[in-house]
Amino acid sequence: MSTVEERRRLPRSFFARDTRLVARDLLGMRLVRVLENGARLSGIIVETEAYRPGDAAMHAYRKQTPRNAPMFMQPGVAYVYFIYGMHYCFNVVTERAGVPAAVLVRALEPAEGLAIMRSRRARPDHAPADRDLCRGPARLCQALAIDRTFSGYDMLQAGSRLFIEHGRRIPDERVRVSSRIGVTGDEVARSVEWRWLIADSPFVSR
DNA sequence: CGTTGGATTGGCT
DNA sequence: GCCAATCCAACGC
Repeated sequence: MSTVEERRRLPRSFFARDTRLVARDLLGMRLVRVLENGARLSGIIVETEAYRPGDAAMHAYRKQTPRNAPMFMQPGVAYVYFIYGMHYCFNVVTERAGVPAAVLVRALEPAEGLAIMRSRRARPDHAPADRDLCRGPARLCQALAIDRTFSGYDMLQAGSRLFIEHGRRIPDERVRVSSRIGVTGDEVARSVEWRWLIADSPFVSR
């Protein structure tokens, strides 16, 4: 990877902060996946959710396990989990090593490699619309070829094939918050407003 | 070792 | 709006 490309990456210090601030500030940044053949797939982050220590909805709420171990690693590591027997969801680890916390990336505005994303997301008899390519946490993983092999992957390592680049900061007037999608059970976990999205983006989920 | 249900999605009523 | 798909981690015995 070129020096210029490495300079565009968000530094580890960006992720080594309060998870809610990281989730807010990731709006407008660019998630990039470089395929083995060198093709670049990317999208602008338009929707995120924070998962934090003491949060009953978080996978590491009870204790550390083999699956959630990446959440305890250093900030800037990817945490990818498999769910409902068929989907992957991508998170970036935040805070500091030993503290389980991460931001779930829920939707992207597709930016580079749209043709490849379309073919990856295509189903028999159905070509997905561009706005549906990365609208949802499992959809964006399918579009960007992100699977469990990236769980525990350090996105800041040299030659990384999955990382986040600087983008445009989204002003507060365009940012909306809400409770998190799909969280059940614990009342506090359900009601807390730790979802951030770009209010006027047609690429957010739900 | 058996059971349960999930940070979702797509198809059907 | 409802529900099946389809795996496997987590938990209880």
